[in-house]
Amino acid sequence: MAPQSSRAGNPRAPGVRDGAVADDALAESAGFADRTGRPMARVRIEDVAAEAGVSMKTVSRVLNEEPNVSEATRERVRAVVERLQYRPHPSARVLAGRKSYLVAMLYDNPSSNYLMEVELGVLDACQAQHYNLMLAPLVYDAKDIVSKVESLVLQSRLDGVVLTPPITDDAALLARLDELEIPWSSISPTESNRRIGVVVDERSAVAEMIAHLVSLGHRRVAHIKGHAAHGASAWRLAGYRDGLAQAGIEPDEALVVQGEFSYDSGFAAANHLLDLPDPPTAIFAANDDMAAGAIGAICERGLSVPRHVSVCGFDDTPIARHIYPTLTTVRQPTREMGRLAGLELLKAIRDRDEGGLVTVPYTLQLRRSTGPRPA
Amino acid sequence: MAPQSSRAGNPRAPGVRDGAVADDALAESAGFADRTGRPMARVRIEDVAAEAGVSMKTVSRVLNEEPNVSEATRERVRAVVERLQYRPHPSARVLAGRKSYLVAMLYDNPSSNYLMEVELGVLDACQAQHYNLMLAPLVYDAKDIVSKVESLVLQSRLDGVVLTPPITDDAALLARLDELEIPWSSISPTESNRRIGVVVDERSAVAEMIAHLVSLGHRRVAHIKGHAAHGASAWRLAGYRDGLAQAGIEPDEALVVQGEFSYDSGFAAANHLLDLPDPPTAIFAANDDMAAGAIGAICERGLSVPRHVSVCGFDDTPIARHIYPTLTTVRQPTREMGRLAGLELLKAIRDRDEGGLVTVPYTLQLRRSTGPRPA
DNA sequence: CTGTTAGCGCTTTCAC
DNA sequence: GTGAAAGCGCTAACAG
Repeated sequence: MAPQSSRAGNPRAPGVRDGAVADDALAESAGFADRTGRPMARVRIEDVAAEAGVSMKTVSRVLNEEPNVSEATRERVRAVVERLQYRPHPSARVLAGRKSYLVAMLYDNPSSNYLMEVELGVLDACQAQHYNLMLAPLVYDAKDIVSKVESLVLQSRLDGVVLTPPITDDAALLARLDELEIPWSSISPTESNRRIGVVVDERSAVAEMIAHLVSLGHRRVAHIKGHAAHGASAWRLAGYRDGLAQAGIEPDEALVVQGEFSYDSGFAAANHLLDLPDPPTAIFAANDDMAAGAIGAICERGLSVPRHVSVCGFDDTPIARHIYPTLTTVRQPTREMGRLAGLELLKAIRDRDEGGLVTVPYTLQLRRSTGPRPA
Repeated sequence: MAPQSSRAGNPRAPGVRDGAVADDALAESAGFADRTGRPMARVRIEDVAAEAGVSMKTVSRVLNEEPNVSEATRERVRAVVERLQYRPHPSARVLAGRKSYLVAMLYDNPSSNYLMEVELGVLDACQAQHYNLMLAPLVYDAKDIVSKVESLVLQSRLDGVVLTPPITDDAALLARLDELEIPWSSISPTESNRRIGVVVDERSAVAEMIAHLVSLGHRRVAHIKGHAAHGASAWRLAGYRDGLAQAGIEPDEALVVQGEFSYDSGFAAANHLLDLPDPPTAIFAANDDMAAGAIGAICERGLSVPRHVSVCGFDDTPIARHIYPTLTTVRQPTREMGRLAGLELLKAIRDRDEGGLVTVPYTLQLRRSTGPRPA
């Protein structure tokens, strides 16, 4: 998961059946208008067929990479398509075919930077294959999410869906999607819900981060956990424990406090930690927003980061570079993750036996918020 | 777009004809599947016509709010539509009609929180009227923006476009859109490019902000300007001057430095200001990111905000609440602005004589980054 | 005020 | 390997 950020304010949450679509056309200069500025008639499949001396159906076959076309014809058709700058009319395709060429990305916190990035990645994948992406922001509520998604899927004739945390782990929803035979691809699902999608080894990433803290001399390292409903919270907590164990540090449960991925929860959790009789010298927050909150709480007490307390987060959202001090955090290739999730989904849509789970690498971003343990 | 996915690029940025689409369907519980989970056949306009005892065309008229239908028939058809939970097939509409039910939002910085919010608002408007939104991230480059947009518009048969700064002020583009008879709606355009869209009185907002600073005792108030290509930079600068004038403070050009809306530029600008022989006691940055950068620079020198220097920004992006100290800034109702821009555009699409410029109110968000002038 | 007839541009049969 | 015909679901055009 991703930690959603709860920045209110931000970003995007889209709506229904609207989506945002971008067209490759942008990258090209299709010749759709002459100098007079009057649009020229659109090139149709019929024109391509005539020009190539084949039937419409053959052109269609080439376009959709279907079999039963000789390599020679295929090449000839491709050349004409290219020359005429032909682009199939999406609506006609949808109407005539049985596919909708539409996939949706389901998410519940439209304003997180994390999701925006992911969305861009999914969009990359979709546009590359001429699929459309529908944004489906949901107010996550286990009670009716199944029926909501069901009507969305059926109404919009979705060809597949990309799931983001914590929706990735709603067993009832996953089961229903399977019944409806709608392929789904997950981003950072928990172990038990993996099938098609993308994951990063968050656990190892966190363990590495803890090792970094330990190398700076810290022994009392606290952890602010993420929202309980998110699988990521569990992974990150496990990584924290691994890191401590690897360093031979006795875990102290008093140093593990609950947060919920929001700035405010990080702020409150840090205050709690600092009030402890034997406070930590370093804090690992399960995401950047909470880390920012922790830094706020520390500063508010007149203490300094990292001189008095080191703080680190997870996600490397933009805020990590925009707060003072800049935040040490774990970077996941968010956009790439979205792209890969989209790619795997499209594979599965084409062939139910395709599509798999891909693992992407993380990177530790060491910045100014972590430093040597105070003397 | 439509149905396609829309965001081009970006995260949506995708590409082509893909977009993010969200469907109202989400909000409903269309009865598209029986208990067995098997989807039922989709209700078509023909079914509605038969059920209501009228022709398809009449149903179509009711659906599109066209004239020439008696109120009685209208009501009867509406009832059947409701009972059958009929929803027109978007692709069929597009294919048959001459409208694409697709508008695009043109922007150039896909990752800003500001744009994400705006996008959500535009999406709100689109989905409410069953329009699709295509996201069209552009790498803004005056040289070829006209042809890029032109091919996008023609290729995707856009019904209209929403422009965001600084694209709002590209005269050549606006002229071309007019030639192509594509309605356009702008968000925060400069005075000379206003016609349909949304604006806030940024100038007064800034003047008020300066008055706030003055009321705290500040006399040496600096300004970090925004990117020169953005109309907003000029407004905010004008507001700064107004504020100073109203307070009877002699402007000092040394206190006005160029920024470019980025964190780094704010950081650099603040450093420059602090190095001045007679440095300012307060800094008004033209946006929040630069204000954050200024705070970073100030902290780096071991100074404290607002004890040594007060800082304020503009936009009230999420970062304003997530940095320490929290940032005093001007809040614009970004999402609402997107919604209104979309609404006015749709009006103009329906009737070329409709749609206008609406002004929305701003609010000063007084937080912790501004305080009394140091003794 | 209302209905009938053609397609929109593409993909599906199903034939060759 | 390839093509001809028949729609997908809706709206435009032209009747009444």
